[in-house]
Amino acid sequence: MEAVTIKDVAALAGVSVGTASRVLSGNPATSADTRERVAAAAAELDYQPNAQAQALRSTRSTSLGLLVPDVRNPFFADLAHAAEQAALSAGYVTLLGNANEQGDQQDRYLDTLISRRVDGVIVAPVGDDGGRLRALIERKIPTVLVDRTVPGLDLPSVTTDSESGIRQAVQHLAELGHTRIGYISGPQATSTGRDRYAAFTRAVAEAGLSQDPELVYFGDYQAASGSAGVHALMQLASPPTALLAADSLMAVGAISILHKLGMRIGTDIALVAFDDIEWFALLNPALSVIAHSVEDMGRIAIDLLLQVINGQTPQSVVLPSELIVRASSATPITRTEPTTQPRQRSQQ
Amino acid sequence: MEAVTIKDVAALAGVSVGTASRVLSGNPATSADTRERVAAAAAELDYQPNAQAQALRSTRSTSLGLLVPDVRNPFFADLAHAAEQAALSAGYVTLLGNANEQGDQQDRYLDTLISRRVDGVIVAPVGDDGGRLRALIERKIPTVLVDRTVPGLDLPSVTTDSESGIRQAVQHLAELGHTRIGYISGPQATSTGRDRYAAFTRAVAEAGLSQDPELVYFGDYQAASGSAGVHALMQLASPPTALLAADSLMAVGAISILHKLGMRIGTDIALVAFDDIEWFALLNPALSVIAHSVEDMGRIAIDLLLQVINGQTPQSVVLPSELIVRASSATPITRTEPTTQPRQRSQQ
DNA sequence: CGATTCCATGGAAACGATTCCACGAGGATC
DNA sequence: GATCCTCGTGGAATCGTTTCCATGGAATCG
Repeated sequence: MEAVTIKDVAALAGVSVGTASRVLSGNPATSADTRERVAAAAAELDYQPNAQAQALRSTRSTSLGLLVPDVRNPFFADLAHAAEQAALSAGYVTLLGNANEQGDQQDRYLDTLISRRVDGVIVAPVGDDGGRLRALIERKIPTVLVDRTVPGLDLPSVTTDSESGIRQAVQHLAELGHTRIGYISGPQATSTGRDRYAAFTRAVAEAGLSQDPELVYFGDYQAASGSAGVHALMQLASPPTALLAADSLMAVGAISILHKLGMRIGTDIALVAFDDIEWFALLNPALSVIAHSVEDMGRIAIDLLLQVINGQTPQSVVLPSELIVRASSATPITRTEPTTQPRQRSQQ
Repeated sequence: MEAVTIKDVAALAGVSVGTASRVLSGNPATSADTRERVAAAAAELDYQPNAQAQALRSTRSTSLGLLVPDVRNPFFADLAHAAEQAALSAGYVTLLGNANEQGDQQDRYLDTLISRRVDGVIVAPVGDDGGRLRALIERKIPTVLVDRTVPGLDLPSVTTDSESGIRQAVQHLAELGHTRIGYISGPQATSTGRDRYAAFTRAVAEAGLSQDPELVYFGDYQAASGSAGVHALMQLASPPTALLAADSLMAVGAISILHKLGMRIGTDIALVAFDDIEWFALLNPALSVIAHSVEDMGRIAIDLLLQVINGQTPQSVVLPSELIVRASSATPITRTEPTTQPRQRSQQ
């Protein structure tokens, strides 16, 4: 509306707009006297530069895009928080977009980010085909993938090495006496879904446990599929005695239905979840998790992105994962009282 | 970089930039023939308009700012999601900012939003003094408050009527036989903190329960203060038999320390939390909550904001709250075995 | 058939900042 | 004391779009 522009500041300070601009952008070619007058005028008028005009002229918007599959997923909420804070301290604002686990919504946001000429983009990609991500690459817009990768797209990324954590979890369960571990997998259309599934099958083979394919349920990283997975696995002729869920939301779904089934987590069945969500430690029993630092992931993603923006070509980073044992998988298996199960089940 | 501009589109279509602009912005004063040629050229070049230039010229940025105290708080994550989706379907992108519960960080973001010339702002304010919110008002930038209000700022808002839910909760607990209800309050520097505290004291008085001021602990809406509150309340000579936490994070803190103290929620002590977080239903025992629709809150906030943008002056909206009873407060009080408490406590 | 209206179009100004170029004054150098 | 630099400054071009104004051809009317 009646916004105050640099012209007003210049007029009040009695200098030209060029000079005012120089002072305000810290250009040293200014005298102490004018510097002071311009600064005073800007403060007096509560001048806020028009970021759009700046961006248009200087082709730098000092803003980044961050696209996540779902903010309501605590893992991505934490990631968004971490990335946003890191970006802020580097002088960038973050435009947060929500793909809602839908490829077309992700594409729509990517186009918006292109239009807004963000200086760089961090994406936890939803689909497996790249979609409009290719438009970013064509335009040479600095882009970093986070958490997930996309086959065929050569972009720097920050991901987690699922292998180590999953191997630890399987070994841990094996040591407790479990031989049939149910695996609630992520979708095979995501890199993390594939990686973790592969890691699980390898770990199970190495530990000499049952490789029965029926013990694997393929979910979609949403809570409902965690419930469905438990439901399916528990109806097997020989159901698993331990469960491993490939992400936090599916673990939530699993917990929910286990309660309904009247199965006590930690005693009737062991449960381990991928993703270390703060809340998991508060459950009763506390949940064993495969932890990876989402804090680091966000920070490093921003770091890589800033490198790309500066014209460098950084190496991708793979973060470690590690098992944290809590009560949900602490009890050695006891085959003494399978009688409780039918009773409890009837509660449902 | 080598971005394609409307000039390129116009050249390829063999028209002037003015005409190209008219076609692309849906101006009817164009012939079917040129419309087609320009559209084809734009598609051919994968043209994405420069949003900054558009905003600069048209003084509309089709973007909104959303400022929340903390994205990691599931309540605000849900709010952000709801608002973002509603904004998106109205054709606006949302710039999400995180105040981190700090007034200065909120102010910094507000200045950024002013600079970026967003068309409107939705704020869940952090402090009690308004801070740079006043700058928004001076500039007549459409602004809507959500969840919390600020005394002395006359802005449309969407808030929750805490009164009804809290009254229901207190009556419910009274009916179970509780006479001493501990209240873990929000900070009195927030409107919700004050409102809920006032509602609690009124409800307790009406129900004829103990109004012992020692039963109220003033927290800060963070998990740690929930723990501290429980700790303090349980050390009273005559500790409460039921607890009411004024938000979800403090409830989380309370649950955490109750576990550590070896107190069984729902039997040793009743617990009710404000905010209906999905996860609370999954806890064991499931948590009784005072629910209010964060979905509606986000949607309505956008709705009000769009009205303000269109020059109207909408009425503030107050949403209802309502008690949902679950296992954490389902058991009538039993004064039979206070002996378990010392035993359990020594576990700590 | 000439005058008026209409409509699609081209050209140019404008949005608010940055940045390049030129200029003039003052100081340093010979 | 004349020349050359240096340095601070003003003016103008520029970024990519929208929008206003003028123009010219077609269509309509009397």
